[in-house]
Amino acid sequence: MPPQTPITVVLAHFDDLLARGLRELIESDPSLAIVAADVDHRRIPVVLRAHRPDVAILDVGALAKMAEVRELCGLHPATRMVLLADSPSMTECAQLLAFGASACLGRDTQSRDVLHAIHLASRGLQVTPRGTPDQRGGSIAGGQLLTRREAEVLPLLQQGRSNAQIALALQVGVETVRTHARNIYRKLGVSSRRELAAPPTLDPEQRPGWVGRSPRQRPASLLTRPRRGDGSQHH
Amino acid sequence: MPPQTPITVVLAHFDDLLARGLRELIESDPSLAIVAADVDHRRIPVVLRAHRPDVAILDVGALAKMAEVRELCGLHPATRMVLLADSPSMTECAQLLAFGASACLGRDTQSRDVLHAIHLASRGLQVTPRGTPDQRGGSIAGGQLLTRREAEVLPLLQQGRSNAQIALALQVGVETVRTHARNIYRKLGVSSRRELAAPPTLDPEQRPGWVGRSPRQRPASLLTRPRRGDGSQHH
DNA sequence: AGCGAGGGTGAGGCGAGACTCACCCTCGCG
DNA sequence: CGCGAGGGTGAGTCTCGCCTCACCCTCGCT
Repeated sequence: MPPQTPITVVLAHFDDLLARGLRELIESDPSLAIVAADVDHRRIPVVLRAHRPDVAILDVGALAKMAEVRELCGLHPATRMVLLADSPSMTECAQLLAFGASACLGRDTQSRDVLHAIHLASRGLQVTPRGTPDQRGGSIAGGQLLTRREAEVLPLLQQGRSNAQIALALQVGVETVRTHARNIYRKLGVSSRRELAAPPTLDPEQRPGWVGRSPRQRPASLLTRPRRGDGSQHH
Repeated sequence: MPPQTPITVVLAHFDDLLARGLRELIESDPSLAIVAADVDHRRIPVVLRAHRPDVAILDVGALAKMAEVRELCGLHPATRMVLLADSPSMTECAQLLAFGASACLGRDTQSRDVLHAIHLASRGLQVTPRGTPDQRGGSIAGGQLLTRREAEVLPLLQQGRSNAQIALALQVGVETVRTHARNIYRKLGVSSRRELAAPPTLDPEQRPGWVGRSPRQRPASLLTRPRRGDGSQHH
């Protein structure tokens, strides 16, 4: 038994060469212990349930829809999710973190930075890559990616703004906002602004506080609805 | 000294995680010997000249223009070039092989297949990935990629067909063919149909046969010009 | 019953890129 | 000199995606 209990890691399936590098990298750190490797994406839920690892390293490209991250994080609040994407954009990373992920790294990340990210993630900190100019919404899973306008609407939806508020802010009609919102929901695999932010956390005996109680009691920052007069100061 | 002289390999610079996997993979094969690794793309010519390796593994994404492969193959006919691309299309692979490369593999290639490809390449054989539907000409270096129509024109240019012949074959005007040809030349970094096929091979004391002799003696399949009445049967 | 959110469909404008062709030039070759 | 190849520019047409808006419906809440 090692001096300190090592950080347990589950490694999803990656391209063979990349997986080789990842495995060898993680094995080179004695404080990390791989409990499962090359896990097929469909078996991820099973493996997480069986091993309850501290950290899971997942492939964004294998996700059918982005919201899968949200489900996984909700079902396994004790496991920190480290996501590897091809060349993630800022909105993509931001959304994945909003869905509950702990880190979102590109495939071009230096290997030592990957190790650091795993350690930070295991302690609950979040890691994002250095700012990508965000050329096109996101190179995201499922082939779908957000357009420029949708990337503008997304954060406003996350903040719980009403369609009318967003329409005002962007100087377009409410119908246009509703169209953008529909497309965003479809592309990300959710069906409401609420699902854009916090994971549901179906396990009541995890995570502190408000969870599982009356839903109208949540911290205002994650809000279900602004309840009149919130961020903007229209008195 | 090993029982058989090992195959010497030069490894270009790759993303850290991928490079780790590649290096570890090649080192696991006792018949392969890495003589240089993580070589910056600009230093490739120098390193090839210094070590004259049997095989060089290069990153297609690092190429400024596709025709660089042609120059390298011409300057180093004794070194077999194995190219790693992100997800190469068929026309892309075909063109790289036409430029003199020995193998064109995707980043998702199984590691054992990479080893096999290195061995085959070292003995002069060519390797291409299994057929990709070729959705959009090529995910090629330099950001430029061929359009569907250009991908149709390219093989005809390689065969040395005249603009008029190509126009006839594609049922368009000669001016259109000339436009496509211009764009192809620009995108691939060459300036004539001749440069689309065989590398120049500036080293006269390499490669079997016709090399360095009177250029009109080459095997007709690689031809410099069709010399009237070649592939097509216009009597 | 009214209101906001969400889902489906479609229509018009607009810009980007692909495709086509045209006209201009130079160069090398027979 | 004519001819083909190559290089530059521009101009039409077409398609496609994005953006915008509109109208239809259901559902849940007050």
